[in-house]
Amino acid sequence: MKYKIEEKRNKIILKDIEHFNPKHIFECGQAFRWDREEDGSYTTVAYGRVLNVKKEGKDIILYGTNRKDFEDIWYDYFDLGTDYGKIKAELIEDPVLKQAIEHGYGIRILNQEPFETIISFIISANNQIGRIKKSVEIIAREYGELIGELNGKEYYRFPTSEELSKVDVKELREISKIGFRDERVVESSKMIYEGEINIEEIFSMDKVEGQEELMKLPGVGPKVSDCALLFAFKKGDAFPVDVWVKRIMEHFYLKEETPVSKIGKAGDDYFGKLAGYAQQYLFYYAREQDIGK
DNA sequence: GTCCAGGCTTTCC
DNA sequence: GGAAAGCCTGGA
Repeated sequence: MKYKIEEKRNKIILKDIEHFNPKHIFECGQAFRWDREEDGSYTTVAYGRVLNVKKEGKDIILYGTNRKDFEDIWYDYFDLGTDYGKIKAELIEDPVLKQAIEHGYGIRILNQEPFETIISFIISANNQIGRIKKSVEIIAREYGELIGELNGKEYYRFPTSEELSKVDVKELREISKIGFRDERVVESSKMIYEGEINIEEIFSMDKVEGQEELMKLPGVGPKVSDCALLFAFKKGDAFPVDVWVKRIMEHFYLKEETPVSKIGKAGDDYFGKLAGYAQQYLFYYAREQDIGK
């Protein structure tokens, strides 16, 4: 990454930074905890911090932070150690991805908190993004700790596995509108809190091992585990197949109706180690263009 | 072992 | 009425 860091009061500015567009990053479906503000900036909550992200010309302004938190948290959260120029140069040889990257050129894959990511994607099953965001927000406000205020609004962090393992299932369902996913959320939280699944160990596993481990959790199947692996556990080769990716792969590559299990393999064959990155460009492209619908 | 149908909450079109 | 970043169960 080539950029200069400038520190100001309560602010970090990334000068002349490429491959970084807040809209692409937050609206490509990988994260649910962000709000688009009136000025076009985005406010997000992660790792117990509140952050506002704004693009101004060639610069990115991170507001509500300092040098130490940037180095400890946001550098990794925004995946700034990864060379997206190089990734895009490889993927762009594929004509479909060339188009997709033109639309979502500023996408980066966030490194999000494992527990929150797992639970959020359990909630995402057979659900809609707007509704998922609302449910996650309610759960944070209801069961998570207040961490601060930014521009007059209060922000809460997502609850820990301990906190979420102890909630009343009926109450959770009533207030968060997560429907039939309620038991899955609480049961998975229990298994993680009680150490039946040690999610920290997944960082040192490969994609297949990590998937096997995650799928022991109720509510976690192939799609949800791939999302967690890609968006929290740094597995860039994980290729989550949802309805949109299924459509775009059938439309541009496979040319016929194909079961989800085989689409995962196709992603692997076409994109290999970069499958996860390819998936994000394709997902964003498919949704923005309504391809295959 | 694989594949598939049906059910599951709630919201939005 | 149908679909939505799917998973689970049961049966062939």
